Amino acid sequence: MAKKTVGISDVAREAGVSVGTVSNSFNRPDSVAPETRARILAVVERLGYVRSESARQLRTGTSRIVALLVLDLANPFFVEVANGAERAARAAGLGVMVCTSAQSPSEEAEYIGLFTEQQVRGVLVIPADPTGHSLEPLRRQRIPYVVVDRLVQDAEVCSVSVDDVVGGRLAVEHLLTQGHRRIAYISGPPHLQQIRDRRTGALDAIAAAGLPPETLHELPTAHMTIAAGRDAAARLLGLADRPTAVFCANDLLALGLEQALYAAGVKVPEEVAIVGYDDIEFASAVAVPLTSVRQPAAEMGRLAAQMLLAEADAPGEDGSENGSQNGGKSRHEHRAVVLQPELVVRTSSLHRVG
Amino acid sequence: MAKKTVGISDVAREAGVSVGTVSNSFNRPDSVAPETRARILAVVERLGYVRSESARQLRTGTSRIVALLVLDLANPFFVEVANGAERAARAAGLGVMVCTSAQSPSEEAEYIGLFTEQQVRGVLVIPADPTGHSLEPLRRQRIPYVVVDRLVQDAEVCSVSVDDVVGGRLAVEHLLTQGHRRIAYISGPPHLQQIRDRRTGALDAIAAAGLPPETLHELPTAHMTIAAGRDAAARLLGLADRPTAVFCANDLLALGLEQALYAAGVKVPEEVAIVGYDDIEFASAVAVPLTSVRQPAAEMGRLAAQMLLAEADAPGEDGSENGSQNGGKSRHEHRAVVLQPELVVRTSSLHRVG
DNA sequence: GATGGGTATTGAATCGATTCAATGCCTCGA
DNA sequence: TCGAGGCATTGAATCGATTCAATACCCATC
Repeated sequence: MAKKTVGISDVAREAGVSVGTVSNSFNRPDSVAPETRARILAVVERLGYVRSESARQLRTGTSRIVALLVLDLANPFFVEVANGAERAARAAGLGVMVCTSAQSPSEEAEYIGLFTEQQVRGVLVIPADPTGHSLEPLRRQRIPYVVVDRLVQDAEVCSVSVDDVVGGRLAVEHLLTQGHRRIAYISGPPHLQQIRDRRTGALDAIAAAGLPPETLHELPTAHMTIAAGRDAAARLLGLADRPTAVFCANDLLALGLEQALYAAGVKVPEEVAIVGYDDIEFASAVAVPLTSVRQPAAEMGRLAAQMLLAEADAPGEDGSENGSQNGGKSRHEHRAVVLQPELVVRTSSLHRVG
Repeated sequence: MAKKTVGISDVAREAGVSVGTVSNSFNRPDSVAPETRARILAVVERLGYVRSESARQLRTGTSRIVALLVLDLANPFFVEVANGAERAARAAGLGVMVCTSAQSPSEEAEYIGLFTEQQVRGVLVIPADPTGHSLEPLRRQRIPYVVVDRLVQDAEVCSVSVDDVVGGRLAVEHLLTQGHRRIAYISGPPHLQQIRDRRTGALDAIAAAGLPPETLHELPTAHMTIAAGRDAAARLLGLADRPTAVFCANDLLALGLEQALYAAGVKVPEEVAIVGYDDIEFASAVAVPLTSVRQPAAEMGRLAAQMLLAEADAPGEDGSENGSQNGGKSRHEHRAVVLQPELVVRTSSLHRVG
């Protein structure tokens, strides 16, 4: 019976060299004579040899894939983040393993466990568990990770996020400028930091305009989905003194709202103006295109991946390393990068009142 | 200096047993005495031991992750497929590596190469390369794979797809029933089998109604995106004898079309009726909800993953295997599963003409 | 002809878990 | 008391590539 797979030793034998030389011709090509290398590559081609990553990884201790754990691929915002990250990683010759935690801390923990067993090169994570507890195994195993879409001040970890206070301010400033004086905030789960930050920004704008905080009327929702947006519309229409404008914590909510308002015969933006958040592609694809706070999602993914790779290539952080080849100066510094959002004005908010 | 990571031998020493016993307590728990096992697990906990997948994989020859290669995560349809597949794989204790080929055969080939090096358990692939050439390495390495969203008659490979002829027929039958006699087909790249199949179904319906093939007016597009849908709207409105109904090859096209028609003041469905394809979530979330041909995307992903796992667990297909423990009867049979689409009628097509 | 220096190649040790034949121990029945 | 048989455990071989100190070889120089 034939041997199952062709290994490096088969190539070596067939090419009349040692396994070391075959390995070298892959990993340090210029340390082997051109003609030898050519001969080896020919044999590789002929035998259809592919090297075993598991063996390679066992020896070198590090794999060639990075993991990306997002909350939910159903939200195009996260897809964009994933795309940015994937491109950056591919450019560095690494594969990306995209997984979804479905916002569940336990799923998150399970995946983190899988990643540590795989000894992935690093992890990009949008945390579902606010305590950060589920990331503990990564710290223990010294697997570098970068927190995405959440600000972490820790100084023990890198993070890339977008300034949500600014985003909330931009949205509400715009609505105030349009003359609105009663503004609803369809927010989402109140325990999310982002929801709170955007509210803070909204209230900042209101205070700056010399208006009372009651100007903002918050309508929390359990989920940030299209369906939740529809539900919120009903609540909005039931309000005694109906707001003339709505700031939604993401575009899915805004789309659901806009649809429900249309169905109820309420004109957007004439009767109710809407501002969304994220600026997903679909926001600009509906009949009344949505004004939205644009987050640089792809950029966030790209940056996060680059920071991760930088950390993975840099020496670790226990002091025992100095005196080695790099004079300590290139030791990795954890950074918390905060990107700036941007308001994209479209039809859904283009109507002056008052 | 402390040893980098804690390995199975550290656990063994600390627990006063041999490495074999530690390994056993993970892989065949009931072959080891309960109290021994408890002692070992306690040590594992205390030392924070995580087993090395690379070592495990090197020995056993197979990994615990399956790869999923889709064309484009920006289309929610593929996201749904991915979700179905991921859930099924997770249920079997496997991780999923989701990657996007961006419709590029060369990217596809690169990823396939990565997968073979990783010796993944199996690959689910929505092929970008119509020749199937880029999948060759999988065959050589005997890595099981299932083709998703494409019908493959090959009998050398499993596939899961949806009947596009039926889908096209359903869409156009519906429009004919509504009284339409001039129907546009905004299609997409003509070289895609799916585009052709849907056209075939559309023409079937027209023939069955005793109408001439000219009833269908095809408007091909280079891409199947929202932007392409907008462009197609302009072409549609420029037609001499403007169709009263449009069948779009996917929902992105349909959404772009609907938006552009709204902007041009053309009423949907009164002046132009629209039927989309895929029934993504956003199709039902716009002001005039979209009638669409629903594909069981999650089901397709789920089924594909299950078929893949079945194949991965079954013996290979070279005849040399018989006489072994399984009497040959459980040998894997390649199947081409074809699922049925379903028409979901919404407002965008609900208007009788003629 | 000897010496030195550079380049190309070798081969054995190593990474960490799995596997399985061999061993040890214990109990129960004859 | 002895032996059979079952259960728990051992430990050495193994997977396949990487790595590096050692070696071999060649050419230039003195």
